[in-house]
Amino acid sequence: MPYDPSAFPPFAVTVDLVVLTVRRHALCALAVRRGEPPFQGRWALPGGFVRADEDLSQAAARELEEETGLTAHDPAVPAQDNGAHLEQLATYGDPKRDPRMRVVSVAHLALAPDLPAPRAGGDASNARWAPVEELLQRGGYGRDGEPVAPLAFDHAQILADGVERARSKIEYSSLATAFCPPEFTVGELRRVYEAVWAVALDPRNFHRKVTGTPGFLVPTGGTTTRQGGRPAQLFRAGGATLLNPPMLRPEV
Amino acid sequence: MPYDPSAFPPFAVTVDLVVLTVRRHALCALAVRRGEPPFQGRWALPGGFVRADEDLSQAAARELEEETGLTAHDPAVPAQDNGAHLEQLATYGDPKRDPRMRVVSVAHLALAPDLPAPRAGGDASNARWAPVEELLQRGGYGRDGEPVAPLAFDHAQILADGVERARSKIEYSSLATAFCPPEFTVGELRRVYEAVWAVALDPRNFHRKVTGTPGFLVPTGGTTTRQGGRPAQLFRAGGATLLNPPMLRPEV
DNA sequence: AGTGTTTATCGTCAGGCAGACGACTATGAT
DNA sequence: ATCATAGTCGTCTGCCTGACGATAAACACT
Repeated sequence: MPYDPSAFPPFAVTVDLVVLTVRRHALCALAVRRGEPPFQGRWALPGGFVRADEDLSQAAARELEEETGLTAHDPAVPAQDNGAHLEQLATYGDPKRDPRMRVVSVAHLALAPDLPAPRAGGDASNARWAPVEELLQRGGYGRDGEPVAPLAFDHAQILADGVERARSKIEYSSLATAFCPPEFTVGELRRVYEAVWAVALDPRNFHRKVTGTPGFLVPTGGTTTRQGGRPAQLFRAGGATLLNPPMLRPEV
Repeated sequence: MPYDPSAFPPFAVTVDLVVLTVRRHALCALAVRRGEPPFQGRWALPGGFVRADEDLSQAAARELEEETGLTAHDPAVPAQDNGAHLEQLATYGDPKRDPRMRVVSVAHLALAPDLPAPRAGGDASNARWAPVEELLQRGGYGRDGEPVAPLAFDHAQILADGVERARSKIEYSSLATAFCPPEFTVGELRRVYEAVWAVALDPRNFHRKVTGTPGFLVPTGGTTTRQGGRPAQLFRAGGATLLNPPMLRPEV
């Protein structure tokens, strides 16, 4: 049977990005302000159309670079010096999710260390890091009392799914190091877990756990005192990607 | 800015299904024979185009029903009497994955109890359950010595991802019960784990573990002797979806 | 009826890991 | 010098797991 273009409806395919980082002890996501309808002026996740000759992961990496300057970290390369972790999250294709046309969005999740400032086409006022709690509360008020509109489209759902993925994945993988600079202390890594899970962890048990998990951390030999207090050993992420035994999120 | 159709390239969007079940102590997947080019005569995963007014999950449930007669089990309904578990797996969009045109496929994973026989448009010879090892070996020989061609398109990769998802997800969720009939014994559940993980488990420790995990199993009061040997208690799946503590896959 | 086989179920024991928490160390601030 | 802060090392107890012995209840033989 020959190829029949009438056999299927045409779709637009986009990638949307949930870019997470830890700033000031809080899990934050990158949001951009929409400059055009629909949802003009509302905050949304960064994203864009997949080009005709692009793979989905390429499109996600390109959008990430355009919005943040970050280079996606190739999982095949163990030396993850700079560059963010990037993975596919899920795909959203409700027929009514975009009022203009049928759009299927392949959401991706990116985890990055704390960054200086976002950039959205050079206009800083149209991009910001916001605590995920603030972005997810619908119709509430932000930290400064300014009313907060819900995210555009179904982006609140996408963000919630991305946050949940990150929260569960740092349990059994070494992904929490993606939130840290290339060299970091056990305390900094602990503050990542505390921010992502929004819990308090015992510093002594945490230290025993992460230093005792083979392949998780490798000492670099240096020390730092940038947190105040006694100088702490510096570590890099080890080769292990799966933690065995896993980190355990405290009970509710 | 008005809607500009030239701003994005058109895509075809499909759903492909990884339908897994346990037959004769082996993890098996549903494969259908392609009746038209490309890859005519080769085995592939079932799937089809998403319709213009369909959500992705609706399309996956429709394809599942067309291929197997199974009704997808709505996760919101706790009484999962009949019907398979269905969840989104991942999305595959390499520009060259279909030689005809640009196709983005949203793969879904379905888990079902052992079924009588597949149906593919009423033609049984064009659909079969095959052990996943057989489908995943590229260019090898099947059980009966017949040469086996690799799956069409990138379906080997999709199947491998689905199998890996199932293998890891039965660790920390009660999803293994989706492979069982509505009522089952601890031994039958253990054989599911053994088939999916391809390991042998200690019956005594397994029994202690699953009966001790709150919410995993609820006894129905009945017993059965269909496995031979001493009669075994019958259970239904409990309300718990997340197992705490998880089942542990034995070390490699 | 007795014996063996199969599967289910209960118990015991030792090792490992996690949570709670005490103690000590090394820096900067006052 | 003293205090505050953060890091690091130990101890103890309870729980979970893997290894494995023992018993129970069916069926298939002889």
